[in-house]
Amino acid sequence: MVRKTKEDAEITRQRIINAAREVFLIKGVSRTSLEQIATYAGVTRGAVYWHFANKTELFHAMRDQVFLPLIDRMDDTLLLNLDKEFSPDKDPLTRIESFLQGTVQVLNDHTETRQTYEIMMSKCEYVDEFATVLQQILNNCSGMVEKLEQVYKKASEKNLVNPTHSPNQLAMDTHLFFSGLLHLWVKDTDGTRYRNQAHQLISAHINLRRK
Amino acid sequence: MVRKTKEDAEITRQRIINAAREVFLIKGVSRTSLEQIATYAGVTRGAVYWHFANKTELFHAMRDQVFLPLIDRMDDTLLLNLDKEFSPDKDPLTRIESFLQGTVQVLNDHTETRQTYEIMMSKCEYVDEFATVLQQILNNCSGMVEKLEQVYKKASEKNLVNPTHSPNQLAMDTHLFFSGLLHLWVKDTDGTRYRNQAHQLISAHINLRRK
DNA sequence: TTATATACAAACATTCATGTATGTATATAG
DNA sequence: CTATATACATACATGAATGTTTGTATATAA
Repeated sequence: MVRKTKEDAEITRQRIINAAREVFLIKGVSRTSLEQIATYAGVTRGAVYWHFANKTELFHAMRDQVFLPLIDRMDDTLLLNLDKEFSPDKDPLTRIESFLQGTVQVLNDHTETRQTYEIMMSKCEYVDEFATVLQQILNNCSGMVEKLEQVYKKASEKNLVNPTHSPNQLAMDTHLFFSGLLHLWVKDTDGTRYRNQAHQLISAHINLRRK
Repeated sequence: MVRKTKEDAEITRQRIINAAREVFLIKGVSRTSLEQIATYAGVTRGAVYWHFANKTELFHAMRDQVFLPLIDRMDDTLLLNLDKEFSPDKDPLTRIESFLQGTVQVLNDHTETRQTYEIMMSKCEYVDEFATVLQQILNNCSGMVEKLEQVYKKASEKNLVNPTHSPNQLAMDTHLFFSGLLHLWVKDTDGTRYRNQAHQLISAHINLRRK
């Protein structure tokens, strides 16, 4: 019983990706064999090698599936209609806070995103072919800082923040804060240290810069 | 030519640890074989297995060698003589800043510490036996937050910070900021994004809470 | 001085993951 | 309706890492 229809094949492909995510999370990327992934997905290694050249490509497919939408969301939430005076947001600082809270909310609600984050932050090694992923992450960070800086600039123009701190400083500080929060959030699997109070931590961080 | 003196053996042990650090950094922990480590150290796997039960124990030995001193340093820099009115520090906020700057300075100056940090943050997978390391890290974080909180409390008593923010909030925010900074600092191997401006980032972070 | 434990090197056995090659049933194009 | 490309499963060949065992020269204790 082979040679499924094109839609069947796509389903198989997706099941392999899902299986990879689950096994990566438990065993780590390196210790996970394609055999284990295939078994978990209910197929053989033949199917895996048909859809993906190797583990690295499978890893990238899994990653892109959650990170590309996430980058889009960043643009939308942070910058969309920022310049319109009648934008629905109360103020730029609230916009930043909403973005941060929303991101954490996505991690809370969306299992696949949460698992992928966890894998990328503590269950894979950034060496050889994976080293490029690190550069992509750093690039994304730069993009985020730029966007934050724009919003903080808007907040500064509206006289909402202390003018002694430059928008770039504020953006970097928020970026580093959030980067640390996400790292610890995913590691805090029992939720007692960061996950259960992420909301307040973000609020406090934003309030710290309100005038 | 075997059966060295006890001091010779200790030298061999240390060379194996150093070799492990170097190879871990390049190949990642999982992809590093004990054969590679042995070769790099100029010995055979026999020597490695004599000094360490397996790769995990070797990893822990390497880790402890830099992290145990680091924890001591944290106690000294943050809390030592905190209560003495005639302490040499200008003020508690400066003490925190010095601690953060000093930690970055250690990473800058001390190759072994920097390499170990880099390995632990992006070249190893926290699964199975390594999962316990994650818990230790989280515990260390809790310890750091407690200490920061004590110093911020002191700063609050001295009326140096805005009283609307609790010492705990400030401590958590600083902890998350610094956690993010360290993560990105080690990943920024070319130094263009974080390493070359870590000093200013820390200053700005502290200034953000000065009254 | 001798016996023993030490500090390794060298050899062995086993497991396991990878990549590729081959087989095959069937959807689909012509 | 037939030929071919598709979507896998199965089989094979290879390499590499691990843990253990054995060998051995020598520091050291008695």
